[in-house]
Amino acid sequence: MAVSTVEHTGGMPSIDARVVRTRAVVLEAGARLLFTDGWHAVTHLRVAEEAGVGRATMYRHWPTVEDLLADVLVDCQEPWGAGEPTGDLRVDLITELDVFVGGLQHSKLPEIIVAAMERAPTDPRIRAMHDSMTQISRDPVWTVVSGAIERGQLDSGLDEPTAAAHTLGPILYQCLFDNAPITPTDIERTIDAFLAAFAT
Amino acid sequence: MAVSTVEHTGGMPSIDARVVRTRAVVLEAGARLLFTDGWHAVTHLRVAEEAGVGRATMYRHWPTVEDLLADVLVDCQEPWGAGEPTGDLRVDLITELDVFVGGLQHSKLPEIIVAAMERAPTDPRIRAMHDSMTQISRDPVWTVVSGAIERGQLDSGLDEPTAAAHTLGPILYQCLFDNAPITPTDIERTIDAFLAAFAT
DNA sequence: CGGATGTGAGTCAACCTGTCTCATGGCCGA
DNA sequence: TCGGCCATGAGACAGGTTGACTCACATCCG
Repeated sequence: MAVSTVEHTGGMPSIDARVVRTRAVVLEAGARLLFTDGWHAVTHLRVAEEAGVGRATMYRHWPTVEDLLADVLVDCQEPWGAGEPTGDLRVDLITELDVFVGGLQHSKLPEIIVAAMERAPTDPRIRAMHDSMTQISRDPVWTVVSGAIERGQLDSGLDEPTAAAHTLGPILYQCLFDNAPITPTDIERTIDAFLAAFAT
Repeated sequence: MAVSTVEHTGGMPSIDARVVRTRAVVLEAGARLLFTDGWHAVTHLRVAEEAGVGRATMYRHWPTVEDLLADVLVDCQEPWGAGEPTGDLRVDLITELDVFVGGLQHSKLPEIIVAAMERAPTDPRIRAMHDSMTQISRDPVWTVVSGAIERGQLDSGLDEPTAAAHTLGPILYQCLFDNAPITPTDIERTIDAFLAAFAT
C-alpha cells in the first residue's frame, strides 16, 4: 500500500493525528471491501461499519462515493516492478510479462482494473486513475519495445498502444475472461506471437 | 432482438396474450435502457417507467434485478456470427473480427461486459451470463479457426481460449483501455499477427 | 358469455443516502 | 503541562428507492 500523499509539512501546520488514523483505517477497510465484495460494496455506510468509524465522518472526508473510491484506488496501487534489460529482446519481453502476470495474480489488481474500468466513463476522477494504471502497466513493456525499435529489431511502425494490445492484451483477456491462471507457456506463446508479427 | 423463447405450445396451455405483451415491452425497454444508460439503469422502477408498465407487474415477472437483467441480456443477445465463410482464412478472420468490433462500438456492450465482469465473482447468476457472453463472442472465431486447424492451415495445438486471447484479446484491450475507435487497420494487424504466429 | 387471471394504481414498511446538530474526548501549540 | 480547538461518534431528519401487498378493473380463454 502506498503512503497517502500528504502535503509536505515544511513548517506548515501538521495534520491532526486523528485525521491520519481515520483516513488510514477507512482506506484499508475500503480496499478490503473492494477486494472481497466488489465495487458496489464500497459505500459510505459499509465502509464506515467495516472501519468502525462514524458515517458522518465518512461524508466529511469523502463527500461522494467517487471521492472515496478514488482514494481507495490510489491507496492500493503498488509500484510496478521491472527488471534490468539483458539486451535479448525475447528474454526481456518475457521477463516484463512475467512481472505483469505476477502482479496480476498475486494481488487484487484485476478487480481494481475492472472496478476502475466500469466507472471510468462516468467519472473523470476515476478515469484519470484508470489512465494512470494503464500507463503504469504499459511503461515497462514500452521501454523494452521502443529500445528494440531503435535497434531495428522491431517494426518502426509500432506504437505504444499497439504494442501493449499485442502483449498485455492476450494475457489480460485470459486473466479476465477465463479466470484461469496464466502459465509460463502462455507468456512465451504471447511473446513469440508478438515477435513473429512485429520483428523485422 | 431475438424472439423471447416461449415453450412450444404443443397442446399445452397457451400463454396469456397479456403476459406475452408485457414481457415483450418490458424486455425491449430494458434493453433500451441497458444500451443507452448502462447497467445501473436497469431497475424495476426505471424499466417500468420506460415500458409504461406497473411496477408491481415487474416484480411479479422478475422478483430480483438479476432475474430482470438475465432476461434482458438473453433477449438482446444476437448471434454474433458473420456471413458465410469464404474459405480464405485471413478474409474470414477479418470478417469475424469486423463483426465483433461492430458489435462493440455500436452499443454499450463494453460497459455491459465490464459490469458483468465486476459482478461475476460475487453473483453466480451474473457469472453464468458473463460466461455465456464470452462464449457467444468466441464461437464465430473458433468456428473459423477450428476449420482451419482441420485443414492444416493453423497450429493444431491451438485451443479455443488461446485463439480468442490472440484475436479478441488485443481488440478488447484497445477498446477497453484506450477508448479509441478500432480501425480496419487495427483489425488487419491483429489478424496478421495471429496468422504470423500460428499459421503452419 | 362468464369465470379466471393478469394488470395498474396505490399503500406501506424497511432501508439507504446525504445533511445537520451536538456533546465528547483527544490532539496540538503555547 | 494545560487550555482551546476541532475531529469524531451518535443520532435525528427528510427524501428517495425497494419489495411486498391489496384491490378494483379489464382483458383473455374456454
